[in-house]
Amino acid sequence: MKIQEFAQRTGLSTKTIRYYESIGILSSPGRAPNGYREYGEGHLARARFVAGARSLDLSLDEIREILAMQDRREAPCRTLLNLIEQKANYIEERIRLLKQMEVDLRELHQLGLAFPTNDIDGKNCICHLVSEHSNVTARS
Amino acid sequence: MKIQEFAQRTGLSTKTIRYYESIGILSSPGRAPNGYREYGEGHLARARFVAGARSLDLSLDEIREILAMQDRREAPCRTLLNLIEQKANYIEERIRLLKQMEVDLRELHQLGLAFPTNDIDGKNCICHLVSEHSNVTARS
DNA sequence: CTTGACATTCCAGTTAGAGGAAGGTGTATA
DNA sequence: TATACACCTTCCTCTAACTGGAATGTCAAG
Repeated sequence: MKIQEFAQRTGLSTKTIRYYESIGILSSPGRAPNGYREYGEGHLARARFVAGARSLDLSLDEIREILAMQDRREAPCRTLLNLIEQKANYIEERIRLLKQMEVDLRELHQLGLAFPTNDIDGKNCICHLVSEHSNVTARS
Repeated sequence: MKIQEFAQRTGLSTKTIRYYESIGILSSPGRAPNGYREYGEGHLARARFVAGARSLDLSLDEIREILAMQDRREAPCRTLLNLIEQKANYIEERIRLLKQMEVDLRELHQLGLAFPTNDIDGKNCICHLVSEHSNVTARS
């Protein structure tokens, strides 16, 4: 199959497929006489694995490492499992931070509504609150 | 004051301060005879505003726009208020997505624990589950 | 014969800085 | 005086994971 069908069947874009090939995440497929890339069914598995791992937010470096283990005929399951747990913990922390940020933003918004919106000097409006915000977060 | 004290009093790093100056977010301060940047008290407000806005995850482009309004003697409060609300909504959505991702990762991890960790072909281990994940998320 | 959809390569741009090299300045100490 | 040390300067490169676009080639249909 040509690259566009391959893209549809893996969920990657053609741009992304060529990019992954260029950095060695995907291996180079054969070429048709006209120079077009020719993919077989066998190419699907690896590309789908990469797509799945990316959708789980694993980095290309992490993915590269897993693939390298497979290529060396080592079972990467344990490594992958650990990676997934780490990533879950990392995301949990990110969520915590984002929640705090959302609270901050909503509070600031509420406060801002109570202030005039034509204060050019910013002494008595939300701009002032924003300036103070870095101190607040620096302290916490 | 020199750049390091300025950095301490604004919460920015010296690298960041020079970078902001280079892209026009902060204006160029005067120079001492030896070429060192010399900041006055007056420079603090703008830099603190930028630091606060960045800690609220506003982009430099968004900040640049707000600052430009101030420079034109327009009150940016309404714009800033809208920006803050937009950002809060955006973060809310991001949190939703990350939560889903964390759930996916934890589920996958649990499932993976039940599988052998020495399956080199990946037919019967977590690698297989990862490959399927892109389909799952593509469908939802 | 031309239109349109595909394919190719390669270059540049995105965000918000961080890291580091190479070199100048200012002060305290041995 | 020498030197150690902290600080300052500019300039260049690097990051992640692509995306957009230019210039060009290929193939089938009308």
